[in-house]
Amino acid sequence: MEQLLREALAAAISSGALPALPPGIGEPDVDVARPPQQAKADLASSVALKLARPLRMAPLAIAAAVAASLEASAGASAVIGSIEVAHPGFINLRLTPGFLERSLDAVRTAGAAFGRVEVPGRHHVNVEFVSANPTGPLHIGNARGAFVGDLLCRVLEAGGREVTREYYFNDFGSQVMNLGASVLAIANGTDLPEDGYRGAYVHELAAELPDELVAATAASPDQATSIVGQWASERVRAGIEASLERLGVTFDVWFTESTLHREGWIQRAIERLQAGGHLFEQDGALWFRSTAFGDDKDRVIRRSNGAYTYFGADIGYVINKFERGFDHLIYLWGADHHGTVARNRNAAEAMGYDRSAVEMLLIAWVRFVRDGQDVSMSKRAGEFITLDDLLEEIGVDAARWYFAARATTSSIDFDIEAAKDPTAANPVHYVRYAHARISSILRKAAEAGLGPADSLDGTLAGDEVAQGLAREILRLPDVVGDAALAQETQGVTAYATELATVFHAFYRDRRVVDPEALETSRARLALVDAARLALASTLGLLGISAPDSM
RNA sequence: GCGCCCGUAGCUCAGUGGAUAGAGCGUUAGGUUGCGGACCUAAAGGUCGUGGGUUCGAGUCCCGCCGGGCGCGCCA
Repeated sequence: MEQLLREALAAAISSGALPALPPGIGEPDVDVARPPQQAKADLASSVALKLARPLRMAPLAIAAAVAASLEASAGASAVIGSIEVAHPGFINLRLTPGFLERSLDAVRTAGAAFGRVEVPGRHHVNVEFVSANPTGPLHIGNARGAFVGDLLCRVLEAGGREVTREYYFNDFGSQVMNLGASVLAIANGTDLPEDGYRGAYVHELAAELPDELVAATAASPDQATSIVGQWASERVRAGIEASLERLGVTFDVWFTESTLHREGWIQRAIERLQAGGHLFEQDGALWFRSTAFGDDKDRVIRRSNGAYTYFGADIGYVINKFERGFDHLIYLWGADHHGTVARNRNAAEAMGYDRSAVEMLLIAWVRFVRDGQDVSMSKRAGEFITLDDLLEEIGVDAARWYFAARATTSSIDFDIEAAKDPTAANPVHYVRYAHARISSILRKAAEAGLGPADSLDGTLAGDEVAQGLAREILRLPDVVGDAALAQETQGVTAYATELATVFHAFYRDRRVVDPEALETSRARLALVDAARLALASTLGLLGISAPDSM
């Protein structure tokens, strides 16, 4: 469609209806957007408004010239039904019923592939998220990052990207030692360390310590904390993986910090930075000159005691990821980590990478509330409520929807009572219900020996209601493309609600299965089947179930 | 003090510089002898925190201020 407009614009210029573009303007931004409802059009463009200044012409005159040229275009006639110029210079287009019919036939041929598109951008994407250290079960503070990360991956994949889901964790640091010491203390009945872990899961771990492990710690007492820590953290990690799977979130790679040390990635990063003259030593520590790239402070990579900082490991990880063939690194971090964004991107740039290929998305805070009261902490256990508890109460579909519908940069109140509402007053179930309703209709028709028509050819003309549903179905690829580019899913949930609404209205106004009109019934079954495909594709994009009955 | 994020309907939130700022919930008033009423229609509800600026056009971009959150380690 943009192509058609661009050609019409070029034709208008070459025919002399419009003056040539002044040099230095470059390709005009030929946008095709969705017009507001009152415009009663399928597509709208504001090219004329944007060209008003460079062409030094009234927007309405430009729009008229482009519209005339579009009207005369042979390629447009089968697609564009009517063209209208609206104040102050919009070009509104309406698609022909024939184009809608052909497009819907293509949708039904594509089946489950409908809604997958190819958007421009970096192709091999690594998305690192959750990355909570395995020292305790995931709690509701991890919920948003887990869902948003997975949603982002799904949207990128639907946009044609190849995505690797990666979980990074610390497997040998002080936190793991602390976990080992805590488990040991409970097992031995001694006092917990000062800042030891004291949740119920620590007691469970202590009770489950295998005999071989107890024997091993007895054989080498100075290694006891480490041995138990390793064992316990692996147990906890496996529990985290199981929790995530219950959310429908699976990872392709579980990456340990120790790998970065063992395989020399941090050393490699240091050499790279050293060669570029980006490092200096001071007070016995090794520093990265982050201020050279606009940071407000320089940053320590290796402490004076010889140990690498977290930042040191981070930059080794950057090299590792790029060496594995990714050309786009996305990190989902809690908003509290925003202070570390600049140094990481600076280091990536200093190592010779394009800083725009290293992207940190900050996930804003969630306040879980019930009747206006904060419920993040469990009163009973005195610790954060676990992710498992939350999911048990509200369900995966509702939780996914809740996070998908909100911008990640906005801190939100998660109303548990609203989210767990199982009725159609809850948008997620309203949409799921639409899918179930269509499935029911198709089922009923099949029982009566009635199947959808092979083609919708010639069935939409004159039926504004059916055309309205068709237009809504056909918006999906644009919605997916926008989502993939924006790396956000709010548009997808909004679309899902609108599609369901349009379908319900269609259902009210048009009887699908009518024994008195078999041909019409078959055509409507085909239309409704396309709607079902669009709903299933949309819900699948969100990781939400599309049931055949509820 | 400096930096980042946020402030939009009673509530929870959308809103790639474009047309009369939207959705869900809640409130109010209606609708069905039919394929799933878990549905549909309509109404009320807004100084887009605030004051300037840029622009043909600003909820959106820039600056100041107010309010809220988070950061500012040789911690992780």
